[in-house]
Amino acid sequence: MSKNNGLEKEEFENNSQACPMTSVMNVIGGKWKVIILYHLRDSILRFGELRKRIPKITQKMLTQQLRELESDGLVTRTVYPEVPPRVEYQSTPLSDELRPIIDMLCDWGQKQQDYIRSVDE
Amino acid sequence: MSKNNGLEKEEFENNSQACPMTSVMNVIGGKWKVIILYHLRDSILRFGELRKRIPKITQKMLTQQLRELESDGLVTRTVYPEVPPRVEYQSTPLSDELRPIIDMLCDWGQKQQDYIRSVDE
DNA sequence: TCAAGTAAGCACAAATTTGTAAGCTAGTTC
DNA sequence: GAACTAGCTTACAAATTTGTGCTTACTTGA
Repeated sequence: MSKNNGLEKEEFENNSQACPMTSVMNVIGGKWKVIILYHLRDSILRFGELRKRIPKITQKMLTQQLRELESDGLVTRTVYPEVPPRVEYQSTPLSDELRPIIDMLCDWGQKQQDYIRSVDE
Repeated sequence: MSKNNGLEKEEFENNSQACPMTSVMNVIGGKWKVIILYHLRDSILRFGELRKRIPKITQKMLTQQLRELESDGLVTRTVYPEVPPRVEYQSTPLSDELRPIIDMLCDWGQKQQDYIRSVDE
């Protein structure tokens, strides 16, 4: 897991291994990762296509998040040695298992938005 | 939603309402919220009890996160006018719907940890 | 010769999140 | 009347995350 590369083993165990939730959030937390996974749910996408689908993400963040997802086993990255370069990203079996969860979260998000609106009115 | 209190309506819509995932992450993202919700899954807990169950959280963060969860409709906060003070937190119908999702995330977290171990070996 | 196209890298700055340490409250007990 | 209690607050500091702007590499077409 990218986040823990520099940690002592002991510290690593206190952090992630003790609590599965913490380890989950290390992997899909942050501002962009679930959104990226959401878009990769059912398509193989190139870097530029992901950028179009997530207009507000910066190039740097997209690169960075994709690399972390890759090293956590959630996406594969395929580089085609062409010019101009072509790089494709796709989900893995591990992230496929996340799919129903992401869908449920998405549905729940709608409900939550409704709640917010009812409070704001 | 606490995060958006200061935003213009327009900006709010671009952020959360456009993408349910973003709105979900606003609500359960961060280092502690799912963990708190996890512990409130099936018990009503006092502030101090939550602290014991989440040893590494600081008082400030626990207060802060609970208040945000409250204003997002995910926990209720009941103050008993006693001395010393007693405050109880419990889940709401809205966060109860999150429960199966949290359970699934938890299971998935185990798998993910196994993957990590197999890569680190 | 020069721009366009694609995926990235870097140094640095801004923003956000989290942590530390102290203080406050108002009754209750010693 | 000092100490204790549970929950909270505030000012400030540190850490982490995210964003900005500029640069690289290579080829094609104008």
